Amino acid sequence: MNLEELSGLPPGAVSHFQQEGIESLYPPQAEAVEAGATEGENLVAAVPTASGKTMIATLAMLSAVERGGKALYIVPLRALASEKKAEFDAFESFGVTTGVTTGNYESTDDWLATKDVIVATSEKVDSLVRNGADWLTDLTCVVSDEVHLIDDRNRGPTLEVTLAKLRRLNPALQVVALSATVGNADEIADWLDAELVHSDWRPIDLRMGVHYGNALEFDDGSTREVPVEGSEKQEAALVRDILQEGGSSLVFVNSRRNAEAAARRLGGVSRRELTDEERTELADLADEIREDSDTETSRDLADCVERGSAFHHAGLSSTQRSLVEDAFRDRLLKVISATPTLAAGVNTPARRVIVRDWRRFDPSAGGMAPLDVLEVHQMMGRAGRPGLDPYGEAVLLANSHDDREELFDRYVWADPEAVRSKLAAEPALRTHVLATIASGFARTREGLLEFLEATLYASQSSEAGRLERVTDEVLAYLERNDFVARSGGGSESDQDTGAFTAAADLAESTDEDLEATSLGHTVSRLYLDPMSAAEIVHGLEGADERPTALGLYQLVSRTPDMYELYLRSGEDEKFGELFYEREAELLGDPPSEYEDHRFEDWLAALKTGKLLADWAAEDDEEALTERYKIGPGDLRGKVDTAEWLLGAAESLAREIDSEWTVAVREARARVEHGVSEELLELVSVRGVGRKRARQLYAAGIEEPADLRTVDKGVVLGVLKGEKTAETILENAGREDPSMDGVEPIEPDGTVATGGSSGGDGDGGSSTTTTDDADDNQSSLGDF
DNA sequence: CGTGAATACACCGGTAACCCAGTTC
DNA sequence: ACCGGTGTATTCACG
Repeated sequence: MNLEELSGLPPGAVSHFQQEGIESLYPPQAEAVEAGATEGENLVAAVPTASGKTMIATLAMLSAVERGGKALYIVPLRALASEKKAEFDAFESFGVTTGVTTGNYESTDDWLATKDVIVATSEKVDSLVRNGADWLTDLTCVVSDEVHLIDDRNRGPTLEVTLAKLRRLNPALQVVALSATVGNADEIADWLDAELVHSDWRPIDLRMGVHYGNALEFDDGSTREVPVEGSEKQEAALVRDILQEGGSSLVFVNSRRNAEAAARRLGGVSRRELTDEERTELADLADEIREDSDTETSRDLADCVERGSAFHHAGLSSTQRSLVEDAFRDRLLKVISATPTLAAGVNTPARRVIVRDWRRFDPSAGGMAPLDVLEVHQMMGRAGRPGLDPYGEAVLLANSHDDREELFDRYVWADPEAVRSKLAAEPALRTHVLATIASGFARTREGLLEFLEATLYASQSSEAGRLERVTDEVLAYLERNDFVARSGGGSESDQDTGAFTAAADLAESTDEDLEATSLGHTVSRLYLDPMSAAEIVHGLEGADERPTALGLYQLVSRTPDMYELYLRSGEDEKFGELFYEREAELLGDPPSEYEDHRFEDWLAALKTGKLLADWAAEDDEEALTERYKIGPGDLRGKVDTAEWLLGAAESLAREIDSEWTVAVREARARVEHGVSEELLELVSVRGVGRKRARQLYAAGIEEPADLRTVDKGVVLGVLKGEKTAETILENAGREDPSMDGVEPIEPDGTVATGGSSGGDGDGGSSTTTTDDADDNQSSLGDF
């Protein structure tokens, strides 16, 4: 279908696409248009990755906007939100505006109300619904990207419930669901009352194959000699083979350690194919990575990058991840070995994708369990760079003849699994039942069940009554913890907040009104798992003395909203000791030591809490990543989550009139900035992070007011760079921030003569060399 | 024949990832 | 279940 045949788009849209080199629609896109994508029809598009799904969504959204409406694009990852936003920003050339909102982007509702297209994560949308954002009712089109994630145990139910709520809010809403090819796209379409566009068409051909011995055999019957030389591994041979033709590769492995080891080895392959120019560019990139954070992980990564290879996993900082992704997309990096993060994340296509590990450790399976077909297909779908490769190759590695057969059967010929709703799991329902009641979507048990009838779960459920049963259990739990009350009847809850496991004492009465208590409303709005809230409330209520930071950190670390560190061998002893030393500080009731599982969890939370406490005691990144055997990205993640949970804890403390609100706020501020109590004032000045604050403090500057009055030489002596010092003084509100002619006074009191870096007078450049060292002071605080 | 380096082998430890708040004096 | 890292045994090149 030719672009010009399209109607209903904003004027200028078609020529915009033509300028981008798009002349006609791909077959699935044309099918989508025929199915009514541009006319407000509901649509499920189950098509392979990288076959132009976004364009289908774009056509629907733009036509909705042209009809005077407003569109929402739901993504599963923050990184994807930024990626889509950047893509949609181009619509501005014909007057369509885009906004993003995710947990880390601050944005106010009213600002979003003015945008035509809004990009958000599913959790953010859920949260917006809970908080009753007005503009949600203005929506006329919602796109759900990667809708097959409904299958995900943790996050799937959120997406499912959110879609159901959006549709209930606005029955005329057009729903466009984009999915990978899955086993039961028709069921999803039924659920959404949507037309189904199902296609295996790809703009670039994808060849799937298995490598065994010295041969690579493809699904179309063709073979290719890829000999394994000497002691090298299969993946090295495959990477070398394609690199000699100028193609990059992506290697998927099943653990971080494997990713790092593979990248190290593959660097030996890629380094041989680099031009001098690439070598210098890679050296620069390596420096950027080292500057971003000074940790062993960073150094290892930088060493690989210098040789044209990289590893990629969630232990990397987000900056490092983007650096690697961008350099790979720019063809500077020749190979990435990655954990599955990369398959789900931003677009990083490669000529050849190698799925080395197709089994993953899964304790519940008692060992290694094979990956889902869907997951492997997602990885393989990364093969083939549009415009660069004639076709993409996806290769599985076999180490025996039997393996070879199995891989063909299991992954090459196999159809992906069906998507199954996970809504009836108790943890998921706990949070969504409360939210549904709190935000007024349901006011009675019947209303609640009726609402749940509108979910995919209900349309799939074979086990009648299961949802109802779990719902009752969850309601009982919510009532017991004073999040929900039944009005009319005796609504006094039994106050046994200590019982965190739902007993089966179900509520018999059926026709009373359900209502969220004030506490329940708060919990729902704060986006907390009710169980987390109960744990926090209980911990705070039980505190007789002012809780310490460690106590609060351990408390939030043991909630289900914190993904805690686990104990390594020997650490149970180490943290057992810490537990006995600091037991008095911990909040709530510790489980008995004989309850193995629960005690271990408690210690694991203590470990996580201690990590946060160490961070707030100003230990540096290098020491922490080393001590806890984690990457910079993990540290950042924990700090982030703790910040959020302690913020929520502060609201809860206010809600229950706890006397420890201030203690919670302080603990939160300390973890946010990574500083001791005494530096809290200083870090409130913009440009002052944990390191600079400590240095200023050591020089006698204890609060922002001191920055306004102290001898400027002292500030310069501490902060080195003149520009830095000026900016900070300005941010502190000093009248005369200029550093012109100021001589630095070193912390030891001596007046440094301007000669320390060459003695070229007191011009602005004399201190630039020391600036770099100072810059990474904010490496973590700045994200 | 002795030294140090390269290779071979056995054993042990450890195992992916994601999202998220409303408000105040 | 399996990989990579580590520590130790074995082999080999060479003076």
